[in-house]
Amino acid sequence: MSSNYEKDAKIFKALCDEKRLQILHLLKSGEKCACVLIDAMEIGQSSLSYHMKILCESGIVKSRQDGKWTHYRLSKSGSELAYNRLVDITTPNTDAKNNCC
Amino acid sequence: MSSNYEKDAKIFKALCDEKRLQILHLLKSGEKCACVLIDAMEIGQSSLSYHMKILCESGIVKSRQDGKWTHYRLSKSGSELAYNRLVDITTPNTDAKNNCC
DNA sequence: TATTCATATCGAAAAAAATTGATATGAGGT
DNA sequence: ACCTCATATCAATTTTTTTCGATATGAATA
Repeated sequence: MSSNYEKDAKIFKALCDEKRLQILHLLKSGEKCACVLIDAMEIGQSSLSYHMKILCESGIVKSRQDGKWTHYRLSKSGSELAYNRLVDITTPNTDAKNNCC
Repeated sequence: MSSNYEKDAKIFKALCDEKRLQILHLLKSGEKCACVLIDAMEIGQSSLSYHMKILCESGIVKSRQDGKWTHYRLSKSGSELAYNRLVDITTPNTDAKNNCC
């Protein structure tokens, strides 16, 4: 169930950078294409593309191709997975509370 | 309500590193002192201290001083704040879905 | 109060992430 | 087929994070 640290790290990496949080905030109001995000963010095109890749790999954002445009949106299932992982990671075990020293 | 990106980034920074996820996993079974974590982790003492600082600053972990030992444990309130922030960050607005292009 | 032990902090080095400018890819329009 | 536009990818650089060894701090014990 737990202990795939690499995959979990990937999920939360999406959320530990201010620029990516800002992008997520923009996506709250609905799907946006890359060009709109670039304008809103004051960020280079390749830099945005880099951040979008990290966001998509986390599962929290999904992309959709429409001709030459790429549209990005929040993913409900990805967000729910993130939430479930967060709860799992931070919930103490019910059983033995082994202490030390 | 939202848009304190710096604070949010700090919360999720705790969760985007494999070593810190491993530490959190160890804390699931109950409070542990630094010495125990160092042994369990195969990590240098100063390196553990560095990670514990990040974990504590996120609010997800709390520390307790007991003589010369420092004990660390999962914080329920810190974890709940993280859940709330995650939900807020990843929930679309109910209102206008402004699109583009 | 001198010594020892646990942990924090510091400065330097190493490693990883982010930014930049250039180029590549691939879809549409001419 | 060619050109343009939107985005992805690449290589180099800059910035940030992490690690390491050394030293500092502060509590307990002799």
